[in-house]
Formats: sequence, C-alpha cells, structure tokens
Amino acid sequence: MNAMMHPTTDVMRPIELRRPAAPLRGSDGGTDFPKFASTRVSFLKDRTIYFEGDDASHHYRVVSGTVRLCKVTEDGRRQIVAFPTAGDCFGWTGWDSYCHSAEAVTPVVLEKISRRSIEEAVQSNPGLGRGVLAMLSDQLMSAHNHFLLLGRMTAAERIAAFLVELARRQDRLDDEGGTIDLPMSRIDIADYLGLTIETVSRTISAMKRDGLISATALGSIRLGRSEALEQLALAA
Amino acid sequence: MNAMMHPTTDVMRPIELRRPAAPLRGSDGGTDFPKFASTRVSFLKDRTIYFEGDDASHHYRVVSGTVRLCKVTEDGRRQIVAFPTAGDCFGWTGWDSYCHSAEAVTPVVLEKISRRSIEEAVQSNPGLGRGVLAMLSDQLMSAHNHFLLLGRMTAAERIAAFLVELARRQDRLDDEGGTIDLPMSRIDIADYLGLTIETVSRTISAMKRDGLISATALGSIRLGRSEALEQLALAA
DNA sequence: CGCCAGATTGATACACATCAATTCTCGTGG
DNA sequence: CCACGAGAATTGATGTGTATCAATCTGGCG
Repeated sequence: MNAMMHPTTDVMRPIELRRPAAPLRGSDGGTDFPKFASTRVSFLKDRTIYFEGDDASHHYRVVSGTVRLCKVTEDGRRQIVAFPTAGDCFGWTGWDSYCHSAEAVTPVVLEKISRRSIEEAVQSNPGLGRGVLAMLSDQLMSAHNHFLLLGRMTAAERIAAFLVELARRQDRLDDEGGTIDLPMSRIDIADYLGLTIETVSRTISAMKRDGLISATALGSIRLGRSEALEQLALAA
Repeated sequence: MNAMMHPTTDVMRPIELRRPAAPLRGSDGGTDFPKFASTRVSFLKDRTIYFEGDDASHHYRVVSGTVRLCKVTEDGRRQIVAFPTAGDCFGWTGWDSYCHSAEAVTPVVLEKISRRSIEEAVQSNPGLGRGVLAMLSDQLMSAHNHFLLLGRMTAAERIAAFLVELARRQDRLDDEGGTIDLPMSRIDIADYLGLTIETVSRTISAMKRDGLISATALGSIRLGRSEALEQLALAA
C-alpha cells in the first residue's frame, strides 16, 4: 500500500474561453451563495482549472458539469477532496495559493469571480459575507462527515454512502428505481473514497448481484430499494 | 472491521462554571480570531461540552487545555474530527444543531460566545467577519489535508504526521530532541487517525526501536531527528 | 501494597491492495 | 454499418497491512 498506487499526472494548462461578463445573475440551483460580478469560463473534460500552489486569485461557481478537487502526494497517491457540481463553489482559501488542484470531470461551465471583487463586495455589504460563511460552514460539515467515511467505514459502506450522496444531490433519492448519473471514472471514485479501482468495481458488482442497484450503461446506475443503501451508508 | 470497534459512550452532562464575563480580552496565541464578548467556562477531564444534535447556541474558543470533537456512528464507531487547543475555535456551524460532540481531553478553560452576539457584531462591523472567514478557511484546509491522511497514508505515516502536527502546534518542531505533549489517550489518537489502539501502540513502539522518537513518561514524547518524521509525514 | 484502567505485546484473521488477465465500451475509420 | 483498437472496467489469484482476539505489562492512586 505504501508505494504509488495510481499516479495521476496532468500537464495540461487550462484554456479559458472569455465570454461577455454576466454580472449579478439570477438564482439557479445550489446554495444561496451571493451573486458577485463574474466571468463565464469553460473547460474541456480532464482539463485543469488550477493547480495546487497556483496563485489563489479567483473563486469559482459551477454552472454546469462536474469538477474534481485533488490533492496528490509526491509519490503519486491521490485523494479527491470534493466533486463540485452545478451550484457548488470552490477555490476559496484564506491563503495566497490553492491547496488542491481543480480539474474538469466533464466539460464544465464556471462562473469565475476575482478574489478582490469578493473582498470589496463583502466590505461594502456585510450581508454578502453571510453567504460565504454559510458556504464554508457547509463544506466543513461535509468534510467532517467524510472523515467518518474515510476513517471508519468499510468499502461497501463507502460506496453506498457515495451513491446515496449522489442521489440526494440529483434529487433522485425518493424516486424508486431512479437512475442517477455517475459522471466520474472508477479511479475518481476510488480516490474520493480512499479505495482502489478494483475494490470499487468489485463492490459495485456485488451490489448488482444483491439487487441493491442495477445498471443500463456505464456512467449511470439505477437504485433498487434505496433504503437498503441508506441503511449501509448509516451516517451518524 | 464491520462491527463495533471501540464503542465510546458518554452520558455525562456538561457542568458549566459561570465566571465573571471577560469581554474583549487581549490577544493570546492562535489565530487572529476577533474578540467578542464572552463568558469563561471550565470543564473537567472527559466531560462533554456539547452533544451532537444539541442546539448550536454557542461558539467556543479554547483558553487552555485540549478538546476533542467527535462523530460517532450508531454502532459505536468513532471518528475524532479535531483536537482544538489554546487559541483554537470550535462549535461554529451554519445549522441549528451541532454536527459533532465536543469533550474535554484535559481540564479545559473556554471562552463561550453566544451565536447571536457574533452575528450582531459581524452585522455592525464587517471587519469582524473576516476573522471568522479566515478561521473557517483554515479549518477547511486542515480538513482536506486530513483527507489525504485518512484515505491514502499508512499507519506509520499517519502517526508521523500526527506527531509532526503536534510538534508544530507546540512550537517544538525545530528543537532538536524537543519534548512534546501527548495529552490524549491512545484511543483518542486511534480515532483521530482512523486506526486501532493496537496499531497506534505498535507503530509508536516501532518508532522508538528505530530511534525516531523516545519517551520518558507516558503522555510525552521526545523527537529524535524530526526530519525523518517529517519525511514520513510527507505531506503534499 | 495491591488494584485497575490504559498500554503494550503476541497470535491469528480478514478486508482490501496488488498483480495479472480478460472483457467491456465506445470512438473511429474502412 | 461493422470491424477494429485502446482505454476503462471487470474479474481472478494472491499478498499484506491492519484489525481482531487474547494475554501480559505498566503506572498512577487509594
């Protein structure tokens, strides 16, 4: 387990498609994060949005698509920290540089907000700060839940928790037999859950055998009796 | 691994020793968290400060001692989320109730700040919000680092990272042969690092054999050649 | 001095990692 | 439209790091 497991290198530089600014947009899904003046940018699948260590000049909000935030050790071990999707924010930091990299899992469209403009806006309008605060609090809480997953849950429980989380975020938890999207690869899932691809694959296969889930195509999964999954995911 | 590992139940109710309020205190260690009007409270070792699910009415700042923040599953598996010490804050949440419990590892003295007073203060003085923001950002970054530890590091690496973290927080990293405090039990360490007591114990013993560390008494450890430890802890 | 919770150490089990083929998927070009 | 190729996913065989079970040891305290 010690040595490198799935080295993931990425030497592609982001390509930014500058679009006309669309300041103070209306409200689409996600949290009630305040609306700042923003620029639209797009990234192709697997392109890097920023690298760990880059100057943390901007904050992002996902308009569409899925992003992955990664930390990588010197010897190539990778841990995915979050999968922001439509409505989610990322790239906020109290430091000068990002402490993880951000990559496009699917083609993505983002709102890019300069750090300075946020700081100025918050300065002049304290109410805005609350939105940022709420966002950070939520992310911290999710992080703490993920601690429990990474530190104390079995492979099956991690997968179940992951699927339930996805279903919830896609509003498909209550749909019986609802089909959820799995936009990311097995490697991404493994690196998010602290497992290997093989274990992820085997566990998903076992769940299919047991009738917990079924799949038509790769990249989507149907939940059969989601209660059983929630049971496994157990939460607190 | 599935079933309960080290069930930890705590049915003690907090005992609060109300002291004269000491509002707007001077600056002692830790981050530059703004000073709000606060009440001093003390807790004996192993007393619970609040339970997960309790009404999140207050925010805390550690004056002295060490606290542990815990999440526990139904079947008794526990994950410690952080060990706040002097200067650190905890208990902030965007929700109505706490999403983890807080317990005194050692006897502790805390500053207790009502949630409302923070919100009012931030409302009237936007500058204060920045301090809270910085605190949350820092905690989120630590959380992401801990992801890497829980998801991708070996037992030896986790212990090394833990000791280096402690040494750094106690400003003993550069002291050659500096002695650091280990105020928490092996169980606490295990539940923080996602291991078992036995593995923690074995790993520490091995490190002693290898001359990485040495110990005079339980509860304190001397680092012999901290570079080797930092090497193991590898970070990003 | 003897008790007892916590820590250490030992023997063994097992969940997941690792190594190694196969088999799918899906984009591409004939 | 189908054959082809390549990367991704699955499946199998085996290894190993850590959990589990079980004593034994240690150190603080009445």
